[in-house]
Formats: sequence, structure tokens, C-alpha cells
Amino acid sequence: MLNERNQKILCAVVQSYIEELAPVGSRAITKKYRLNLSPATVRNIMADLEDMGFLSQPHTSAGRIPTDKGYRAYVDCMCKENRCPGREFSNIFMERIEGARTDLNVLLSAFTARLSTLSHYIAFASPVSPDTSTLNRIQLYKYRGGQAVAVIVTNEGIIKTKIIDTDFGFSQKDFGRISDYLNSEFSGCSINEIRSRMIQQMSKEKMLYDILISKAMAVCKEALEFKQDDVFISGLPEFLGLPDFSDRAMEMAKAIEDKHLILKLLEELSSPDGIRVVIGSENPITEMQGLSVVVAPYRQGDRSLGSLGIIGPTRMNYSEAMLMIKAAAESLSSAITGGR
Amino acid sequence: MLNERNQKILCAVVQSYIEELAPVGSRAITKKYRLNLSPATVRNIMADLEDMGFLSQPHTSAGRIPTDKGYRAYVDCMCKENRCPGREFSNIFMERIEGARTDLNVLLSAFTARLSTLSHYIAFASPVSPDTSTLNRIQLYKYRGGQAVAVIVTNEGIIKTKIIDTDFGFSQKDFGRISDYLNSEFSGCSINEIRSRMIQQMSKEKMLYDILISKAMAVCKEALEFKQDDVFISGLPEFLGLPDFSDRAMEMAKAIEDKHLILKLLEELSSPDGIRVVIGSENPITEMQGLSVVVAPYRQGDRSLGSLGIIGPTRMNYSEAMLMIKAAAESLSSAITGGR
DNA sequence: TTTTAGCACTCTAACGGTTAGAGTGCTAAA
DNA sequence: TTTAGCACTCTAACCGTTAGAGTGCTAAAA
Repeated sequence: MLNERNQKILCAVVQSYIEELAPVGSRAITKKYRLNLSPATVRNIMADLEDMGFLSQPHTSAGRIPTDKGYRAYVDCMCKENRCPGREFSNIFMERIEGARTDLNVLLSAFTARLSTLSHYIAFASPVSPDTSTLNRIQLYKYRGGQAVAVIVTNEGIIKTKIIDTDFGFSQKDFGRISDYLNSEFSGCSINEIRSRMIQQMSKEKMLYDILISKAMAVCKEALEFKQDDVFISGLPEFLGLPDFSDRAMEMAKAIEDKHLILKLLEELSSPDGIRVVIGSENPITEMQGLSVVVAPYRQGDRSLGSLGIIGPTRMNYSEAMLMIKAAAESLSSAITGGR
Repeated sequence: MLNERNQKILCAVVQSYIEELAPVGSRAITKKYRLNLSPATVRNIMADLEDMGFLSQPHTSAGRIPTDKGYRAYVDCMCKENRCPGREFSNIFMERIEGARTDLNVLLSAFTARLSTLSHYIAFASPVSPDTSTLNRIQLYKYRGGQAVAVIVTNEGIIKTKIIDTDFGFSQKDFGRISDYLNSEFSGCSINEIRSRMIQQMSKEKMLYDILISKAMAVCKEALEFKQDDVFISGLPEFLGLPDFSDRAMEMAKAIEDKHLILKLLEELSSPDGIRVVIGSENPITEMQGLSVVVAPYRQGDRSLGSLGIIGPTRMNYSEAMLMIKAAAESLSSAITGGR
């Protein structure tokens, strides 16, 4: 589709635009990248590239700006060449892991925080869904009054806690017995599966009219009702300060703060393997066109648990972003998996 | 210091400025607030107010803008009159409480979220400090490998969890025994107190060279090491969109995102009783001058646990902000206390 | 003595015209 | 096929001007 020379020029334009954030002219290209071509030749080529839809002109006498199609060609071409491992980044994330072996959710929020400060864009990570996470152990204790504290630990390293109100005077021993029952019955099952089996069982038990059991069942059900974790997002404030969005800042903020949107985006983009790059108008979420997204899945062993990524302007530094995401996803995966 | 008429004009100017966010002229005042005075008279009074330092002029032929001193006079005057209970707001917060009796930290984050969407400013809440919170119960379980999960519940309704690495093969029973020991020994003590007593005890036990006990002690110490919770902050993105900060947005964001600063601010402002308003240059934190803060403590019974508040531009709507904070603090306190 | 009307003065923001500069497209020569 | 040259176009920046808002001052009215 593109001969080598045209591709070279296209990449030069994109590169330069990413760096300068201003329309690039033919003379600038010849100066910056020592191609043995005169501005006039470059002009001709740029006109061709514009005809083919890779570049566009804000107005007649301005330089060229890449279109989304232009970025796409640039990224694809880069992916082919750029097989450098980028170990520089992976160290940064590894470092973090040495510190504290903790709750997966704490890890996820630490990773997004670091990813956003490094990239200066927005970092996000999807939580592990209740379909994916499996029960390692559940435990109930008596708390003040009729209340109980429920603690659920999953095999992915997620810890969830909850305070449960009950109008029945269960003793600590009762709670212990309920916990034992739940553990023996449901250990290893996915949270959603447990929930539906519970509901099924409850409708059966209802027949018995045994107050103790039905109250206990109510406690169990309550203990297992956790709302899905929120998407982890970090770096919004700094991102809004970026020159790109001086005008549309508010609008962008609204779109990104809306965690439903991000979750939806992640679902649409979930690809079991490898990094994915979505550029501007390629984004399935209309509210987020004008932004680009780089995502990669994180894993426990070879089971994909969720994904983490970066959202930036279409003119983001793709190569750096991809290296970072790759390093982060690898570090995170090995941290999760490494916990035996 | 100010006669009644001058005060009235001052309040009118402030009010109008808060609403319009533009310098207010003498004619506007006479039109908007049906004082029986001509613009010329108002002009004279405004000139006096400027001499006294309550108002200022951006340039000769512009209207007046309140100084921080002007806002202060306005707020003080408002506090004297405005004894309306503002039940409208308290309902909004009460509603939230009906839903789920949960972890105090979840409550705090829910309250700040709601407070920020209502006020359109930044809402924040300080976490309960480890000096204040007292142990209700601690429990350890065996998790995969040599790891254990520690769960601490405090009497304030805070639940903390942690994964602990241990290189010794404790059984579930061992962890149970360790938990029992900790509960019997430290229940009711403040977290910081426990920590220091632990360290003391460890130096004693060291003499024994009993591996089991020293390993167990290490687990205990680890289980009690929690970093202070972060300040809860909500509403930054929307706040940055406010017209006030179109230029200084980044700068503001940095100052507010710095949680140390906010914690410091809260310490400086901690007043055991009632609402406090800090206006612009009154703020002890230099980075945050140009912003105003409204804070109130939240309580368990009559013990103050921390505070929550709003940060906004100096030209914020003080009366509304104060009503909101009051309602929020009351709702929150009763939610915490109500949990028997 | 206090308030008001009138007027001259000042400053800003907006408008329109001009200009320098950057970058283009086209044509003719290499 | 590439390049040099040139005319052309568009923008952003820079005035100078102007309308309007608001002031301060003075002198008259209450």
C-alpha cells in the first residue's frame, strides 16, 4: 500500500508531530531527519499521503497533522521493528513488588499510580470480576451488637470485608459453624457461582421453616454480596493539565471519570493475548474518540484476570507507552503468580 | 467597626460577586438589592470600604472585588443571622446511611463523594488516626504457602486486612492461638499503644531464644503494622474545570493532590467543636492560599474521630457549604455512633 | 450635613486593518 | 524524477480606534 519512502516520511511526520505538537511542514522534515530529499519532494509526497488519508491540513498554509489512519500506520510499522525488550521499565515495577506482598487490589492501585506518574497519562486497571475470582476462604466473626464481620479471601489474593447486620443473636460459635459450612461447601468455586447456588438453596430451605437455618442462610447471602470493585484509575488531574485539552478538559474528565465507560471499553478490548492499541476513532466508545488507549492483560499463571492500560491523547508517545504497559503487565503477572 | 449600612453594602457586594464572579459596580448593587440609595451614595460607601480594606479594585474603572477580609466579615455576619437548620441537606446524607452499614472507611469515601458532587467543590475527610482507633478484635488465618491473612477490626468500625509472609510453618491452630493471645492482651487498646507495647515485649522475649515464640511475635508485629490511611478526597476533576482556575489549574491540582498537605491542614485546623471556615490568606498552608476551607469534626458519641470538609475558591458559596458540611458531619457522626 | 445628579475621566475588551512569516502548490529547469 | 523558484494563502501578532462600564469629583438638592 505504501512504498518504503512514503512510509518513512509518514513516520517522520508522526514522530515530529508527537514531539512538537504542532503541524509539521516539509522543510522541518528534511532538516530534522536527514533524508536526502528537498522540501519540494517531501511536499509532493505529503500531498500524496494526504490524498490517501494519512495526513490532513488544518488550513491551506499550515503543515500536516496525522489522521487516525496515519497514527495507525505509524504504530503498525513501529511494532514490526521495535522488538527491544525495554528492561529499563520492568525494573521500575519490579522494585515495587519487593516491598509488600499484599492484597491484589492494593497492588493494582499501586501499579496504576506508578504507571500514571511515569507516563504522564491516565493509567487504569480492571478489577477481577466475581466470575473469575474463586473462594479461598470465608470467615465470620461476632462484632458489636447483632453485627458480624465477614472476611472473604480469594485465590487471586483479593481480600474483601463487610459488616453484616443481623437481627438474630448468633454466638461466636454459631458464626464459626456458618463459616465452616461455607468453606466446606464452596471453597474453590467462583463468587458468582456461590451466590447463585446460595439463592437456589435458600428457596429449598424456606420450606423447612427452621428459623435458625433461615437466619443463618440470610447471613451467608449477605456475606457474599459484594459489589464489583471499581476500576482503578490514576493520573486524571495531571492529564487535564496537558496542553491538548485546554478547552475540552471538562468533557474529557467526565468521560474518563465515568467508570462504567471504562469498564465497557475494557470488555470490548479484552484480547486474551498481548498488547492492544486503539487509536482515536477506532475506539468503540464514542465519548472517548480523540483519545488513544494501550492495554494488556494481567495474568495468574496463564489465566487472564483482567487488564491494565494507559489512556492518552491520540498524539501520545506510543512506543514508550507500549514498553511501559508491557513491563507493568509482566511485573504484575509475575507478582500475582509468584505468590505460589 | 462597621455601621449597619456599610455592612449591608459589603454583604451585597460579596453576595453579588459570589453569584456573578465579576467585579460589581455601584449601579448593579442598587438595582439588585432594593436599598433606597443612589449609585453615587453607594460609590462613596464602597470607596470607604476599600479604604478599610474590605474591598479592592482590579483597575480604576472596574467594579469592586471583596478582599479576604471582606469575605471574613461577610461570613461572620452570616453566621450571626443564619441559624436555619438546613434539614434539606441532612436528608440527602441520611438516605445514604439507610443503605449499608459498612466499614467506616467505606462510609467516609461515600460521604466525600456525595459532598463533592453536591457542592461542586473538593470534599475531603481525614482518616481515623492509629492513636485514636482502638482494637476490637484481631484474627489471623493460614493462607496459601507460608502466608497468613490478618484482619483487624476496631471499635470505630474500621476493618483492615493484610497478607503476611512468614518463613515458619505455622498451622491454622497456631494462628488461632496467636490471635487469642493478641485479643486477650490488647483488646481495647489503641493501635499505636499496642505497637509500642509489642516492640517492648519483643525485646524482652528475645532473651528467650525460643524460636516459636519469636517467630510468632514477628507475625504479631507484622500484623499490626498498617500504614495510616490516606486522606479521602473527591471532586478534583470537576473542580479543575471551574472558571476560577482556568490558568492556575495545574498548580492547584498539585497542591490539593498532595495528601500530606491536606493532612497538615487538617491538623492545624482541628477544633474539637463546630464548623470552622478558613478564608484565602488565613490558610496556614501557603500553597493553598487563594482557596477557602470549611471543616467540621465527625464523632463517635462525643469523641471526635476526625474531620471532613470542603475546599473551594475563596468566592465559594459559604452559606451553602456550611449547611452541607454541618449536615454531613451530623449524619456521619450519627451513623458511626448509631452502630451501638 | 447628607444625598444625589451630572459630567469628565479612565480603563478594558472588542473590532478591524495591516503585516511578517510559514508553508503550500505549481511550473520550469536540472 | 527531483529540485529550485516564485506567487499565493492563511494565520497569528500587532497596532489604533472605539464603545461601554464604572469611577471620582463637584455642585446642587434635601
